[in-house]
Amino acid sequence: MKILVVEDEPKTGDYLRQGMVEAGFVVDLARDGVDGLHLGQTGDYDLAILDVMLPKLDGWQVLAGLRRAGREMPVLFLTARDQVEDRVKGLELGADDYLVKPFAFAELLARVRTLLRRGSRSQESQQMRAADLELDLLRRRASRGGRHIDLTAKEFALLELLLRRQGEVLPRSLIASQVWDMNFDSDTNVIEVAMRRLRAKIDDGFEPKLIRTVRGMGYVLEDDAG
Amino acid sequence: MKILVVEDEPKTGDYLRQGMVEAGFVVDLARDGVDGLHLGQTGDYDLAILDVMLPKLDGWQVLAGLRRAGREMPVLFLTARDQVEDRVKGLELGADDYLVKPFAFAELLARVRTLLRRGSRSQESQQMRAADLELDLLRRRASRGGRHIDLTAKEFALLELLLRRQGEVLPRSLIASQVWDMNFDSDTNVIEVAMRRLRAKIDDGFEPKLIRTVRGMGYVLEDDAG
DNA sequence: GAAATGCAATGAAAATTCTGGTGGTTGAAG
DNA sequence: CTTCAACCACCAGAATTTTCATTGCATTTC
Repeated sequence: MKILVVEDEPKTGDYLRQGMVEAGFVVDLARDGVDGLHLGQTGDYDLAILDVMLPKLDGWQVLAGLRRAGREMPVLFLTARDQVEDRVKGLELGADDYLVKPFAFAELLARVRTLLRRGSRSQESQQMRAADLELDLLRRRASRGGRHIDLTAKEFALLELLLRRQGEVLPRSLIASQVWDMNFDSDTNVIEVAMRRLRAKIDDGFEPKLIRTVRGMGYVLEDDAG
Repeated sequence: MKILVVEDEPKTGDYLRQGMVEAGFVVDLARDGVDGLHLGQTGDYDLAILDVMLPKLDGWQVLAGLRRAGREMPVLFLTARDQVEDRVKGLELGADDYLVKPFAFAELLARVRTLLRRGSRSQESQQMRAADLELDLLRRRASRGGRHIDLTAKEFALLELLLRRQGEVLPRSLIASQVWDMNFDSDTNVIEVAMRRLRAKIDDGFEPKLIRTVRGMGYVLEDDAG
């Protein structure tokens, strides 16, 4: 798998290249928008990682140029924190995902793999829902009944897991290993507490209640049929 | 690499086996001390992971039995939180490492790899020091001038990194990637803050100051010569 | 049906980590 | 020599996550 990285900040660029190479990808690194666009038009890449702030041409312009040249590979944007609102713009322009700096490399790798797995460009699959609850994996936003809901990282991870396995009863051990990377002989009740917090945000004040406790088994997020 | 796991709690045992198998190890799983000891004496294992609390024979007894039978593979113990003080006992009996439940699987894997890499039984290499500062990687304890110092997980990770590369100036980008798994165009000062907290614990009130800031470069932990 | 038992929910506190701002220091440029 | 910008230290407060203790509920057992 061949990946194009366009990033001007030297440390970040090297870090990305090295990490991706270690993960088994072939990587080309460009230091500005012009070089990046040129490489992208010339070479045959399976995916591109673009910084938004770039010398000469910014990330959007590179993306636009690529699409004009008929390049349909998935594109992942790296945005700084204060460019948060630019996300929407990027997604509208045809980016497939974004990541806010600073980010964990493991997170980037996971996103890259997801994009490669599902082939190029199909944003729809990044939306999940149950009843009137919606989760947007790209924007990392949740809402219920149209009202926006703020979730912390753990809450989001937990809700995402519940949604992915909608209708299935998830044992605590599974939840622990997925959301906390923890092995358990219990001894702690983080899961109960986290579940409480999540319920407070997505179930309190709403009907129907989506998260159901199955005594002795675990938790389910009811699917639309339930 | 062949590993023996002795764990009675079914979920934990399965979790361990599956995880280790996915990581490329050959795994035998025993559900109680007697079976575990028998397997350990019979088979040819590169490492053993033993729960302390086991039916029939506890972890210590299994360990003792293995050593009596001349088996010198490294042994890693899993202990519950309230058995914390048993650690010392285990280490004295010839365990090579321990892990407190609940734990992150990644943590276990890292320890296992370390034990396998350095071959069997050499506890000494698990102690690090600089001047009168000591860090015990096994017991996860630090002390300076003989006085015990409590460190949080992040603080410990940070100090361990500094000690491992004693005398080297570590750039922030390296620290960020090692301790936080984060890529940085800065934008946050977590490192400075964390360094401050660590200094408060290991340098404030002591001489000489061990952590030195190298402007524009990063941080060093002075080695004994420095 | 009452008591005992075990699991889950809850609220509150504690611990840890992160954020944002302010001010000091240093080295370079004018 | 002065000014400026970058870099870093430090603090206070906020946010997040974890722990602890208690209460409630349901199921089993007598």
